[in-house]
Amino acid sequence: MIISRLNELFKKTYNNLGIQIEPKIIASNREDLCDYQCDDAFKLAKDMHMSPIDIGNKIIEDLQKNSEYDKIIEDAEVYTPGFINIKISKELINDALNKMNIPHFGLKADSPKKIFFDYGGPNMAKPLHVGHSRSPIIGEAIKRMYAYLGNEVISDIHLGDTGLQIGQVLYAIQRDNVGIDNITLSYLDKVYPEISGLCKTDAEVKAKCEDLTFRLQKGEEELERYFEAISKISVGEIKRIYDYLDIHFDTWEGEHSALKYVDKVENLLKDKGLLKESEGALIVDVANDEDKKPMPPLLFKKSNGACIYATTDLASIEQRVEDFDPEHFIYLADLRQALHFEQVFRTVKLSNLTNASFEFCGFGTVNGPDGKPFKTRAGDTPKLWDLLQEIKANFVALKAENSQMEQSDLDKIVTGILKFADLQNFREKDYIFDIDKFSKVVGKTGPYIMYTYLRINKVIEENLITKLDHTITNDSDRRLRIKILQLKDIFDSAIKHNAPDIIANYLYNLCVLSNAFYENNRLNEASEETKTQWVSLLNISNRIILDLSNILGLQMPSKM
RNA sequence: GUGCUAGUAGCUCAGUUGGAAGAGCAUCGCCCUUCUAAGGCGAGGGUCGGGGGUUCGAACCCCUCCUGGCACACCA
Repeated sequence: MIISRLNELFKKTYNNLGIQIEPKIIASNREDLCDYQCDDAFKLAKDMHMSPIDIGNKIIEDLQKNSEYDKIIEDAEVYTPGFINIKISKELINDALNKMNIPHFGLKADSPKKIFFDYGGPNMAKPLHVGHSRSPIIGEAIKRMYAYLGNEVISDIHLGDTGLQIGQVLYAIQRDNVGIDNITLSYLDKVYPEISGLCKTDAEVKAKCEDLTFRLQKGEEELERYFEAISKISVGEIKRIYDYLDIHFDTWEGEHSALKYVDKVENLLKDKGLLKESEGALIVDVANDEDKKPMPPLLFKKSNGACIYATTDLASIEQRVEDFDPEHFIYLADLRQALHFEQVFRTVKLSNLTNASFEFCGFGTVNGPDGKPFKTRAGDTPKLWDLLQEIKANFVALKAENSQMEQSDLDKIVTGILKFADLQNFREKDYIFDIDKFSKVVGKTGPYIMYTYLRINKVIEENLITKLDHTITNDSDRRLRIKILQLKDIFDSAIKHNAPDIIANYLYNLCVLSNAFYENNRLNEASEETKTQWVSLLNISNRIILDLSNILGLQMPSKM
């Protein structure tokens, strides 16, 4: 809004001066010098045969002739070698802030959609390890971003419950002759890595596991009963941890529940003439003439007729279309699966399974401090639950008061530490897992955000929003106001890139400025009139902090 | 081999449509008789992997080389 006002003003000047280009005003990258900047003088230098500094001065000179100038701009200067630095007027700042005093600060999707999210994707019968935190944390944040704008969002966990790991567990159960009522979580935890390791060395065992997987897919009754039992235990554990993390799904479907849609999809592909046989397997050729890179075919069914990844993903789409008919799909998965999803999306398009649009949101892999897949000292992957317990123990040990905290507050802080540590990084980056990183509570961390919110919340009266007048007290005051005004641009950018890290970093910066304001402007020493203004301002910023925290999945503790 | 991706402060990383090199941690100062010091203020620390090119201007775009990571049909 500010930028469009400035653009308008500059456009008139450009017309006056015969400058052809559209003015480009951007948020300042030198916030110590100005609020907004314009770098057009550089582009114009060649055509106008003038130095950028002279052009800048000429632009400013003409701007000042405009009757609107004083209403919009407090000060504009040319800096070497030709940046036009703009400080906007107090009136413009405060009017814009007053206009933000509406629900969700006026953030709203132009045309709200029904969007389906697929994230989480934990494998059944395998314990959740630390790498499994990324998909639900990032996915939940992106979902909440879209929901905040008024889109209808639906999320599915998409359990990995039909792959070889189930066959492996079934194999162990048969081998050990475990009764259906005697299956326990600790048994599953113990047996999965054992058989998984065995499959790598023993081809016979692997073949048996594959056979069990296939028979389960075909719906063999006894295996189905065991599957239900394993599922109940395993999903219960996953649910417990995701609940703890405040991550929620509308549906708890998985590959297994999509199996009944496989035939329908297969027939559709057949009818459209897309299914081909190759080396005994069924494939879909998804390459097209415009491809600049090789595009291997999608493997729909294995040569033994078994379903694989692509089969169940396509079947799931059919299931979701029938159940919800979304307009858009967003998939969260490890970047290594990018090619797979490209193939699936292309198959959907070719077969016209739905007209909905599809988006793949990849994230980087979790590695150890050495940059390689990490291990604990015992040699196995650290479990997610153990990590959470460790974070909690570290936090409690930090201060004597922490052991007096209510459990619910403690849990909010613990999950907040983990979430903010993850979300502040660009999701596509590989991720260095370092336990020290998840023990930090100072600096750019979840607790800092919470501390800031609670600290400021204590000095402001809830819901007191007086219309801001046209005063700005000092630099820390001004910087805070300008930062608040950037909310919409930041949110747009975060949505455009499906990037919660943009929100996380903005939230952090807003907190930094809130703390600076707090330290520089003492409410208890201010006049009543000034205090009302400051409290109103802090009410806006703290409500933004609260909402953005919520979007990222951070829950505010009652006190710290 | 084909393709994708990364290399920025001692460490972990921002830098999202080419514009003034950033943050946190760590190190070193200063600030609690003052609304929460899990805080604030300040300092040091950089040939943005190397080399070319395009541009008034390149961490960003193009070329090339070096070093990692990943994906390339019967795992998910």
